[in-house]
Amino acid sequence: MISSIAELIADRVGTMPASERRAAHTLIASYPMIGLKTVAEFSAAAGVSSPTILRFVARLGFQNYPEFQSSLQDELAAQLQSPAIRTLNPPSPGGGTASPMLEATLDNMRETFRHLSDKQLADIAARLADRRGKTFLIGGRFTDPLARYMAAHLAIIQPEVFHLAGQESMWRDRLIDMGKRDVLVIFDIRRYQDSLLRFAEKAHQRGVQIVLFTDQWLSPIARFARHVIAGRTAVPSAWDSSAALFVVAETLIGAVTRQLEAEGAKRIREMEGLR
Amino acid sequence: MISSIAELIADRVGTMPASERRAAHTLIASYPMIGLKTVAEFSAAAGVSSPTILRFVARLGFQNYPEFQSSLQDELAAQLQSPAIRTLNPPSPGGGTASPMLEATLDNMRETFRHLSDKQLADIAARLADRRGKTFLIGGRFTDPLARYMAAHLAIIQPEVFHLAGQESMWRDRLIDMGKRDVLVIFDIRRYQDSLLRFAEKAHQRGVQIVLFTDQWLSPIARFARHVIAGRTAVPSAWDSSAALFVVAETLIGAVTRQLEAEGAKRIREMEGLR
DNA sequence: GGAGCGCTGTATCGTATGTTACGTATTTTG
DNA sequence: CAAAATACGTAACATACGATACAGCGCTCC
Repeated sequence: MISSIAELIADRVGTMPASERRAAHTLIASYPMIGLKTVAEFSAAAGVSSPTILRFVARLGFQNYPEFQSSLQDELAAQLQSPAIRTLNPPSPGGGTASPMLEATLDNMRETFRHLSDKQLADIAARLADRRGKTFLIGGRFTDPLARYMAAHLAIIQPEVFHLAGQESMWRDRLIDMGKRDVLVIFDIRRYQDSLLRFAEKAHQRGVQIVLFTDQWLSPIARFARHVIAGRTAVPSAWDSSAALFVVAETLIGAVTRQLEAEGAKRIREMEGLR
Repeated sequence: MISSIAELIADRVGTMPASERRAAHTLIASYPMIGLKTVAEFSAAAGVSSPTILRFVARLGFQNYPEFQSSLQDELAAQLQSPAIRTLNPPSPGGGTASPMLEATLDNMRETFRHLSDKQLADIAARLADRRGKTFLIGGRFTDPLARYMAAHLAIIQPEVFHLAGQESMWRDRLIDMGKRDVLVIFDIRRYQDSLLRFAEKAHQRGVQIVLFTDQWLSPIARFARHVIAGRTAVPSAWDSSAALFVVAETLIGAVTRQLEAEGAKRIREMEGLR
């Protein structure tokens, strides 16, 4: 079974004429980067002419050069999706329960944070900590608990934090209270919910700043969002995993708390007193 | 110090107009693959026009699109060369907000699962999948969202799943419906809530099987529980982290789903039909 | 409420890129 | 050793791609 272009080449390099073999070796040597560049660069690197490169990819079974490049890209993408963390983190030599589910979840988190800069998190935290506006949170069918979780914490360290619950008509009416100083945190992963999209659009029209937690395929709400957090959700299960988004949420909660240290601590003490 | 294009984007995304920000988000979401494709494909994926993409890369400081692509390729190449240096997000020497938090969370998960045997998980999953009894879920102040999350999933693959919400008196009255065939899933971490303890005790007296999600110091409910899942919760933050428990919950959801495969799938199909 | 500015998409343009035709060189085979 | 077939590069070609000019629109700021 041949699954990668590299294998394909190894399989057929024997039947190739000299120049094409040079092309093959050049490609393998810095696989697959050279293949992503132009025919001219590829040919120069291999020390052959451009037509030779084209004949080379034709022999591999591709109709044209762009098709060949697309294949390489797809391969790369697949490789990047499921990072070779397993090779890095050996499968816990010891008692390694290492359920595939856990491994996938840990990978998802690493991947999610890899695409997430400190700067971005800091920006969002600053926005959430901004006391001039209100904060609203809402989520979809499975993600609403995440919104609740975040709301439960934020509401303690600052006033004017509202989780939008209940029927659609309920929170739709809350739009009236939202303005451009306010922030709306939305959780929306596949299958994206129309009701949330409609709500986001209306909020966006009112100038509300939207912070979107979504999956790597991006909810359509992304187009209205000021900040987008794309978490990895794929796990070996019938369901998608929201764990990565959960951790991002916790991270943000922590960051906001730190920013509001002074006021927040005072608030918390007051609250304790009220018990 | 900015060393990757992803960071560069994160740094400047705040100063970008809406459409360019969409481009940025689209690129980050499937970083960096889209950037290696043509301007037309990129623009289509982002839902903006080609000039916007070009303005976007120009704003990042590139003279033209090919130069931008070359940079992405170089980055990719470096990354592929030494997979160990996959730390695209350097440990942010200064105000490292994300990393310590993430590291601690990942550690927590590993530790949590290390103390959790497959057998134990399987037992709990079997109990939850047992169709002869009802399933009730409840949580504390911060953990109730976890109960909701779990309930949202379980309720889809089997009937008789109830999340206990609202005021204490509300769910206390539900005790009347609970018997020895039923399961009560409780989430309770520090600071443990008296109301939950009282509720757990009464349920226990009625012969209800209790599955407890708690922290490593064990909620007092543990003495009434049939199964105890002790998750690590410590993170460098003002709050405890429920992420490890969340992942255990997801794992259990997956396990139960697998056990109910046949019936569950049928139920899900029926539900889809009802939409 | 009006003027100005900035953002965004449409349409057009020039060119770099992949492609092909053809002639020369090299190898293979009878 | 001759003749044919294959391999390879040069050069011309067409197209798809990135780049640019411009106009419409919405927004902000007087």
